[in-house]
Amino acid sequence: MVTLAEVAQHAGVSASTVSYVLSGKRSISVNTRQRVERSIRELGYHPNAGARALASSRSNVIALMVPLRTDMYVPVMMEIAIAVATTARTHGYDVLLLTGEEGPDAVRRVAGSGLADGMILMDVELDDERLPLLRETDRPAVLIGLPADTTGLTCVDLDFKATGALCVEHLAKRGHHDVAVIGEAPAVYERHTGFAERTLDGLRGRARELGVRLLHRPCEGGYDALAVTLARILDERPGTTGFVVQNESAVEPLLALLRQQGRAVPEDVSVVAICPEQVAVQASVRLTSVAVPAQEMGRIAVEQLVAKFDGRGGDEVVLIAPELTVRASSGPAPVQ
Amino acid sequence: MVTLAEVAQHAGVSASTVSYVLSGKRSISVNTRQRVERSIRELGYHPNAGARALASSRSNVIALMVPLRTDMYVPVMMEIAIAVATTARTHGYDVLLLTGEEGPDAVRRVAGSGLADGMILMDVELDDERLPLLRETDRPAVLIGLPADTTGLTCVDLDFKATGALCVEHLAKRGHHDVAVIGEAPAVYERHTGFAERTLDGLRGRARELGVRLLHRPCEGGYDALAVTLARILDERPGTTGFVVQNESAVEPLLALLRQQGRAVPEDVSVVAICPEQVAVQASVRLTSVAVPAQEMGRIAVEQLVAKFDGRGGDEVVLIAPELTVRASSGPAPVQ
DNA sequence: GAAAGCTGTCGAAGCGCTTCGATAGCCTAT
DNA sequence: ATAGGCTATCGAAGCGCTTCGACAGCTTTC
Repeated sequence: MVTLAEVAQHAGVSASTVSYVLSGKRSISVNTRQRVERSIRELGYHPNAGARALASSRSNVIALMVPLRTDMYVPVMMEIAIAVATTARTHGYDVLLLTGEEGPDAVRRVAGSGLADGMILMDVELDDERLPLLRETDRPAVLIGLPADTTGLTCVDLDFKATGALCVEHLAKRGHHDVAVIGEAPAVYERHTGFAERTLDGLRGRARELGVRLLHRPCEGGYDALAVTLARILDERPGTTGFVVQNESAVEPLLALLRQQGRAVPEDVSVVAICPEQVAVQASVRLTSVAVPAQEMGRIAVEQLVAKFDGRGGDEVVLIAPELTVRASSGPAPVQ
Repeated sequence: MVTLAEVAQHAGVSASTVSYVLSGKRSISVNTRQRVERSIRELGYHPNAGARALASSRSNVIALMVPLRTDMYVPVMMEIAIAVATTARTHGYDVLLLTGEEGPDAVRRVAGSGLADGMILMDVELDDERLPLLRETDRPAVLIGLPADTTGLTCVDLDFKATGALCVEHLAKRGHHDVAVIGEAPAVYERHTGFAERTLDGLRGRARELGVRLLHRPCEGGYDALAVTLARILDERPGTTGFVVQNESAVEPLLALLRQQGRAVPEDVSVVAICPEQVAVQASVRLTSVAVPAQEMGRIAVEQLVAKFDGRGGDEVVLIAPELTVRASSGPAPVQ
């Protein structure tokens, strides 16, 4: 391992000078800088992360807590994680991957050990058990998701309430008066994951305003579960002509079942999905959808966090405005 | 931040004693140990990661390089990543998430800076550009995937060759003589990703042995791409009765299109998939499949790496034996 | 009863870096 | 000419931990 001291010797300067060349915290003559930079290159020097962290009490690491559950939303999570990692690198940070498994203790461990300078929490629940710990820590943090109480917290999320409203609006405008919502798995609602409930709020609120009858049914992914759910919906509301789907793994089953029952999309029924772009365009019918902007969320989360490190910007809730893209799965309601 | 010294003072012992209590590297009397442990608990002490890394030159971190491409295999990647992270924790390691974006330089950076004690590389290509760097580093590493030349490397992967053979075998046994393989996207073959080519090897080899006619077609995911691919296959080999699918995002489209064309699964055609369990059981027809054991791969990779840290075990190629589970998508070939 | 061997503890050195004065040399303003 | 202010550099302290050698107080051995 090449050390700072060796670089200094090679360049004929003191160690502190090399350090200042690296950090840019004091001015260095062009000449010296170039000599040092050359030595660094020639020796293949890389600063030791541990020593640096010890001396500066900054690790240049961001901890990312991903949910352990692989039951939901996996591609979105992955996309966020990757966006976080790449954005972090552009700001000079690395990313430590923590799984929920360790539970809230992970927050303590990371904060206490100085492993990371701050953290990003994904899949935040409305009343998340990690939040009290987070508040008592001085480490900056950013949540992806929206808890019930956001005081003193910085959060980034899609505006799911507006998303719900937008979906209903789209269908209402096309004359649909009976809309069914195929939601996330029951477990998601039971653990009070914010986004699911907020979407529902938005759906219901706008439905009321626009006089749309709304039927919400949680649904596990997969064909069998969806078949049951769909049968119940159509049994209860045979006149349903619009569907809003918020569970990626229900999208294809829904399309398949509708087809099988002779209900044409979009002629007989319209479907609006809340899902990643890719799912929407790869589905058997190109879906009218509100995209979940996974990459953007990851990027913004990192930027907010870095801003905190630099003393810029305080607590803030960033809600990304939803955008509905009309594709082939929605159209005017059929005439009765 | 509570420090070792503070714990030592609180417990009335020297700092080194506390350190030895923590590491267990020297014997400590029961009495002293308990006093120290109590102080640690009362003060809420967490060892500073940077200081520890500096003094011991071990960071207790494993670097995980995931591919940047989100074009393929995403859920599998995520599952592996999570398995790596949780397994690592049980061995006292944290996981640093690196995206391919940084390129091979990431290997240098991590090795040079002592950020991680070793690394796990995912999505290894047959002739991966990271390998030379890896070999010149002294850091232990484990690959998930199999490069062309494995000398001096430790690798973990599903035995894709055996997987291919197994799939053909299964179909041949049921009387299928014309089998089409719907492969990964062309880009996957172009970049010589090992698993795709090895699968093909296995498929072809056994097909030859068993007198099965095999037609291989790469395919992008999604309906449109699959529709084209399928049309071509059936055009070229109208008698095709067996399909092997190695592209998750082609599974549903295939089933939908077959259905649409009045070809019943498994009465008229049989489908065998190489995909995660979840995809197989959630598909519209429960798929006969060979599972990609993502979790197991992640777990084994970590265990191999930890073994290297501890000086146990050398270079080794661990190929996980494939298991084919018969479900509802395959049956005897129709009588002509 | 002295030599030898344990066990449990301490002190000090040092890991590689950052950062805070200090200072030498130079330029500008009076 | 001189005080004051810059700029570029150095030396040293110290971040919190691990680890090596030393050693005090025992027990065991012949």
